[in-house]
Amino acid sequence: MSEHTASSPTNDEVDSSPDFLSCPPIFVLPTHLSLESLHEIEEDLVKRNARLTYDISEARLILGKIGQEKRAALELRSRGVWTEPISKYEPPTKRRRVEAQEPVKSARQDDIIDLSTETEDEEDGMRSRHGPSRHLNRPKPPSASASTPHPSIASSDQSDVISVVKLDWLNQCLQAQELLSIEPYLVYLARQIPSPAKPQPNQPTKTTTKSADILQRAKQDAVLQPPPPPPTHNHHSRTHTTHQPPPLPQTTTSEHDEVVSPHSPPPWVKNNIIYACLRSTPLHPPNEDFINQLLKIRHIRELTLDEIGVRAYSTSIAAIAAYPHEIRRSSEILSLPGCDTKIANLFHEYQHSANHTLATANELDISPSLQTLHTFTNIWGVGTKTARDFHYNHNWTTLDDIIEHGWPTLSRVQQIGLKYYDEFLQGIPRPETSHIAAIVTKHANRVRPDAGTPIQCAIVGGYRRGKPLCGDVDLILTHRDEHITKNLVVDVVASLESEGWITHTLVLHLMHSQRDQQTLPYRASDDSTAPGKNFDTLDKALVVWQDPHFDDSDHHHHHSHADTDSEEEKTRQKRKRNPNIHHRVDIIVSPWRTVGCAVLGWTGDKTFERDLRRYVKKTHGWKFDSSGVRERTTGGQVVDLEAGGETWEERERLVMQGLGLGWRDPEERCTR
DNA sequence: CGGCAAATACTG
DNA sequence: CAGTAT
DNA sequence: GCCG
Repeated sequence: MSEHTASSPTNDEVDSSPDFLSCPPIFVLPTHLSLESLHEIEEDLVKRNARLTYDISEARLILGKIGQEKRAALELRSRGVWTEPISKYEPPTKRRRVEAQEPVKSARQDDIIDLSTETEDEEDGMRSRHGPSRHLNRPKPPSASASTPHPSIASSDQSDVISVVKLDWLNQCLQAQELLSIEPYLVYLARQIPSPAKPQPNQPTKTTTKSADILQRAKQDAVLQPPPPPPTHNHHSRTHTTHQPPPLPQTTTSEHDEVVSPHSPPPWVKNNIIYACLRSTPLHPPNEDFINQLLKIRHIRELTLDEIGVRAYSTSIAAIAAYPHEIRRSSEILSLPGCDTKIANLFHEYQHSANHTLATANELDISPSLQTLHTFTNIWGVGTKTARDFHYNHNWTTLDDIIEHGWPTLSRVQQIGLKYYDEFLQGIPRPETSHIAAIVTKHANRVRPDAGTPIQCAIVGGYRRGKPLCGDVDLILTHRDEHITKNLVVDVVASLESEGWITHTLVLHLMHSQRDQQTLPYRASDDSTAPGKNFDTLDKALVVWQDPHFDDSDHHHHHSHADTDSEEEKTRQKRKRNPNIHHRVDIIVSPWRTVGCAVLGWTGDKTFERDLRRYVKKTHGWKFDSSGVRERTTGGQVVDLEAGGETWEERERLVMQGLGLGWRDPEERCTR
């Protein structure tokens, strides 16, 4: 925007011409502004001591590139601020009185049995390196210094009167190097009113409704609350002391609420970044304990077929997992994208409960039905529907029930899943994962002896995200020459099978030329040499893995007639059962052309992938998946973002950058 | 109040 | 076709 | 359950 560095450049005090300190809290509407110019404006304001806020409900002066009153009201309402227009000459009303909310916290101290069959994840593995460090210096929260309202503006620095002013006012002020009256630029003069839809503070009976209401109001203070009131007492009684519908729950038990200074929100909070793929999400975030509670609730939603609930909780969880501070107040939750009063209330409950648990989450541990469903869905090949069928239609409650009464009706993979039930649930340590990868790679190259350069293997999935234990092993095999990757899965699996590494193949995906959105005249001329644009085979094999070697040292066994020792050896191995754990391994083969997409698509986490797709759709109108990026329109033209990348890592980076995400380390994609 | 990622392969 | 898995 |  317009810069006028008129005054002589004396260090910092360069162009801090007009001083906005006397202005009420200012919010800049992002509408019709590029992120850059928005930031620029904010910088300008901060430089000049403006009390810039990122919480619109806290603002009394709102700048925006809009000109109509109606539009202004809409902008406010869409941000949760309800208003009614007031005449410019109507004297400002005093702020509403707010019912004193005494905290009837829901003290439920029912300690629950912790049957945490939950999650087989996490444990040590320190490496968290989140960090909002990136992004330049953001404007600090409004200075707490006392303010001397400028005559022409002061009137709106209080209570619930809000002025929406054209952005041009700022430009003119800068140009004139003095504060101008907002009058000529006033678009909308309004009074904040309570949100009609929200539960009105009527019956303080229910603790839930109460806390919901508390939080509702707290939301307004969520992002920035001017730090501890300045020592300098402001004689301007109604100036900025209570810039809000009064204090939130300063309630009894919430000593922490007011005492501790607020965290400065990370940039993604300030900028309301709703896509998990644009944030750094470490494996062990500061609020992991709370997240674990939410994960349980989400799991309950899964078991009860509430897909939307699962979505919602996933979104909230991802946001909290990206939050770099230990949350101290439930109001902080409200500032996070994807989180609202529901989650904030849950945090409140979590925080004030004796054992830091949630009643809802505990249901997973105490409800027999949920326990059963949980057990059943852990069978590979059994999903939520089937689990419920087993439980509610067949009245089975244990795995033995299934085996005893339903074995013949199970699909092959379900039988396998049952057979190795416990082993599949055993987490796979990283060294073992890399060992498996090495073996697979060895076999891959063994079956392609003439590949000039070696076939490469990328370990993706949870391993790549840094998990110390993984539920399965995800491997992507690739080679620059598509002749080499053709039919590779089959050959690799066969080779591994013959050596005893693979005991079962659960499913083979031979993604034939799944191409044909348009007339595909020529039958994907098998030739395969057709490097054209034929989206070919992104093949994969889902297999059961077991190390065939084991110590059979049954040393004091009768050494019968020592004929052929080798023979004997084999016999012995045969006779004793292989005690090695069976693991799930996914072997994926990706053509070099799209290996960046494959790696990006298979590294996860789930919410990361989901939001990645949403983001790509929204911003580019493209369709992303692990086999490529395509135009959504125009019959799905291929968008090659990774051309030129010389390694799969580099190609992944190119894809991410081409999609408009920056780079994000795999360890920062742990959205849960 | 509608939408929420997405497409495909395999099984019974 | 419904269900599961990636 | 949250967002636009």
